[in-house]
Amino acid sequence: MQKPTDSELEILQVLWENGPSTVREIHEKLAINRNVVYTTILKLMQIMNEKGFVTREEANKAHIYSAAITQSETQQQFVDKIVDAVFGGSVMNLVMQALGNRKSSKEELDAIKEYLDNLDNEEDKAP
Amino acid sequence: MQKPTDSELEILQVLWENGPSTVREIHEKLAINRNVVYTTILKLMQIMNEKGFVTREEANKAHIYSAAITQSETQQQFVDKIVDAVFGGSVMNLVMQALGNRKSSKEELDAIKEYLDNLDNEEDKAP
DNA sequence: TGACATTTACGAAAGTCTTCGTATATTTGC
DNA sequence: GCAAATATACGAAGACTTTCGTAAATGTCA
Repeated sequence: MQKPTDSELEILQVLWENGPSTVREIHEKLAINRNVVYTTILKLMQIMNEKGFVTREEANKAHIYSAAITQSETQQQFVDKIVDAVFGGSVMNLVMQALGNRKSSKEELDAIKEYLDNLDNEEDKAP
Repeated sequence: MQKPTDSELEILQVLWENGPSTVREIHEKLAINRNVVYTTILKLMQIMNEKGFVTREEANKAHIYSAAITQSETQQQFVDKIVDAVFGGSVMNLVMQALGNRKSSKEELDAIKEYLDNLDNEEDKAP
């Protein structure tokens, strides 16, 4: 399966967060942070539709677009890619780099520890 | 700072692993896994030189290229990017996704836990 | 030294991505 | 019903990446 491009990810983020949206709604969100014209977003979303990243409901005046790929599977796709491309295939290296050079709060670190403990338990149950 | 492209990363991986190398050496490594012609690698490395990703020693018959950016800083660059692009800015989400949907050995998980404990300690020392 | 091998330099094609302008269609409000 | 506003469709330019072929320079060795 193809990976979304950077611009496509911008759009998917809005769809994942806000649910099905029109081009106008997406454009309004994105135009807050950067200069971009309405038809640019429209064109991108048409292309995303062709690629299968979004579906659209054409009944209304303005088409309503929905994400056709989940955030989780997309995240995994990108994790897999950078693990191979820059971490020599090691997930652990990725995790450590991510935790090391960025500030994580104590709460976050605790949540990760708890998560790791749960992973251990499940491993014990299903060996 | 610009990010290396996918092909550039392939080359950097070899330089990081093997140290300074000639175009021929890099090409031999990469040609094992995929069909690619010598001059393609040469061209890429010339471009990488212009971009500042590698330096080269021209004294010898064949130029000797060295990585000019470290693996660690490149890793961080890519981590930062995908955290923003697909994890809504949350490092924790990245870590959990990375650990969750991939099989990590018990040893790896323990290493991460130990790493987390060390992070805690350092936080205590420098509040 | 002269032929052969190796290396570098360079140009250009093909593909992708992003961007926008213009044209066409549709809806809305008076 | 018609003008104005709003949408969609579409083409094309410009940038970037990857790829390779060809030419020129350099080194090797018999």
